[in-house]
Amino acid sequence: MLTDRQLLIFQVIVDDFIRYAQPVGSRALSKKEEINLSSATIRNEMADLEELGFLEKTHTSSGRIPSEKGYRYYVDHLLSPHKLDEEDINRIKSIFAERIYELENIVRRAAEILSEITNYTAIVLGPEAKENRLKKIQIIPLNKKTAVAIIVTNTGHVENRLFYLPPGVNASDIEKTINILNERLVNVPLEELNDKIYTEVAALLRQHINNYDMMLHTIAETLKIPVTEKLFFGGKSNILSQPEFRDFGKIRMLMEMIEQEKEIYDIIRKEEGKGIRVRIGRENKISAMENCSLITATYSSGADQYGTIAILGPTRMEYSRVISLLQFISNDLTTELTKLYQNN
Amino acid sequence: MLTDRQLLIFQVIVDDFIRYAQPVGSRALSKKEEINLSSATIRNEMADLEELGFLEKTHTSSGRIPSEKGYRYYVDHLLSPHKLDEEDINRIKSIFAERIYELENIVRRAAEILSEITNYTAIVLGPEAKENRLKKIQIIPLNKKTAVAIIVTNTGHVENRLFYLPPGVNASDIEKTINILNERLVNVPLEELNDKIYTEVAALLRQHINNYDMMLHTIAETLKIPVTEKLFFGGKSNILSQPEFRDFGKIRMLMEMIEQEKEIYDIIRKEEGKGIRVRIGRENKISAMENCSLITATYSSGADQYGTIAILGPTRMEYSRVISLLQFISNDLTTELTKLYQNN
DNA sequence: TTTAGCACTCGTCGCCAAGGAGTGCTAACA
DNA sequence: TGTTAGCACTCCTTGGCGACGAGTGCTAAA
Repeated sequence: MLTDRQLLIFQVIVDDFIRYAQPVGSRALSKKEEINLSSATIRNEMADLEELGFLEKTHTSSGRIPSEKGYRYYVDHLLSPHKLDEEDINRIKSIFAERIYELENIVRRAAEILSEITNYTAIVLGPEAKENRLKKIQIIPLNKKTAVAIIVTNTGHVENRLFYLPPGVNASDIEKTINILNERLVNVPLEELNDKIYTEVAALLRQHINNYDMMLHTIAETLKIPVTEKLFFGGKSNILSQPEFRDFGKIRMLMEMIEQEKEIYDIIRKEEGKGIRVRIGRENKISAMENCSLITATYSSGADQYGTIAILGPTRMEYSRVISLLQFISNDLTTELTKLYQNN
Repeated sequence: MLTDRQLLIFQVIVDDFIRYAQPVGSRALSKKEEINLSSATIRNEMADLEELGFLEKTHTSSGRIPSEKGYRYYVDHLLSPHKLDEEDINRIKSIFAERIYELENIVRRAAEILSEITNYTAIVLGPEAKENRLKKIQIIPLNKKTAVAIIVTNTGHVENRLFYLPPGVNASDIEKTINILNERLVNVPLEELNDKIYTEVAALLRQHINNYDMMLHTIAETLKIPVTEKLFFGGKSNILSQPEFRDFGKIRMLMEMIEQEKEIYDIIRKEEGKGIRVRIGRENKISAMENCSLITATYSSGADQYGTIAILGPTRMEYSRVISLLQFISNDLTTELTKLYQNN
């Protein structure tokens, strides 16, 4: 559909604009080594490319900038694989070199480092928790009135809740309760815990402890663990350094959206399929993200658990570099997390 | 030192500027009900107030704005107690009405609500953790290689760490280790844990388990809990709505400082003494905070544990209202947390 | 001591002209 | 027939200029 020459010109325009954030004019293009055409010829080609919807003008006599459709085409057809920097690779490797073993901390560190080397905002969603199974439950009384319930999953994730003990419950009651819970609930997926408490545990509890219904209810409430996974951010203020966001309205909307977390969570969570995905500008369906692109990649921590790592930047983003980085880091995450959590 | 009339004029200027963020001129002042003077008289007084360092001009022929010294005087001498809004009180009360019992969540909610009702940025520092004592320690093996260590403090705070099991350690070793640790370490302050492991636990461990030195070392490493308390923020992007920060340089510096957390942590942690404290502009000694004031209040969760709750806003802040709000919320926090953690 | 009056300063706004970057079109060229 | 030189035109940016308004400082009179 596009001639080779159009392709060349288009690619050079996009690359140049991504780099300098300035509309690209025909004269400047004609001076580039790769292009041996007069500015007039280039102007003709640019007019065609604009008619096809790949380029735009900011005003009648300005140079051209890529349209959203243009970026889409660029990402789908023109991306040359990016050779990663030695230094970037080392920084990513360093995430796993520090002796951090908690998933949460690894993931947090990944977001930090990724935002530092890209100068965009990094977002990481922890692996889906719902397939996690109960490994162990503990109840530790703090004083006569309160106790902490601790839940450990097969992946080493720990949740804890403080709750008020029902009146009349004594130490032996608690011990019995813990035993019953562990006996009946170990290996049950977290999201089924609540149901199982009423179906499997209730009867047993009734036989063995005083004030069983209060205890039952309290425990059931306590174990209602929200399954929303956590988002980790790195470089939230990096957007401020992008020239296209020298506009208080835009910045404010973006910052508020990021702080809210909800919309971003929805976008990233609803992601289907594995691998890299690029969403450009309005493809995100969020008005605050009109001038933003979001690139997501999935990683796995073994055993069917997938998380997402993403970069949020301006539509004028270094797609090639960011995609390579995400590919690299998600591979590494997958390898390291699988190593950490494998069941042997 | 100041005449009553100067005081009156000064107060009206500060109040007006806090409200409208515009330099206040003599003509506007002469029209206020409280002031029955001609603009010329007011001009003379204002010139005096400027000479005394309480007021400033933005340019030769502008109205006056309060100087940092002016705000300081205003805060120290002219603050009238602010009657809190019914609605604000209800919103604060609502923090404790939701059935949340974890300190962390209460504190996070407090920061959120406070930022919403003030439209400034709220910062809460959790109560100092170092005086916490060990209540219970648990080690839960996940698979042959990894295990989770869980530490519960007397306040119900839970810390957990994932670690690699030393080779050759079996289930019975772990059980023995847990027993020894709990026997020897319960009620030891967290910060002494590491020492005590080597002094009290080492010998016992040696007698009872294989590969004791690796285990010892691993456990000691694992229990090195960082004592830096967490900061919680609410309304980080509220600064963007303040007219004095319509400046990308300033916003960027502030946002980065907030994201870093380090500087804010230092300021707030180093706080001596209880009660409300107001730091105006450069009193904060941080260049990014030149145009900001920070108001801090302490709260207690009983038993000598103090936390801090703070508001970060422009120097042109509603001091009176914010101080009243902080007073109120810190009282409430203290009451509720003490109730939750009292040892009976 | 207070106030009216006046000259002066400074920021803002709108206007205009000059300069520059870039375009579209036409006509000539290879 | 594709390419290019040339030219008129558009639009943004910048700087200068004048009018206007808000506000000040100072002086002199009440």
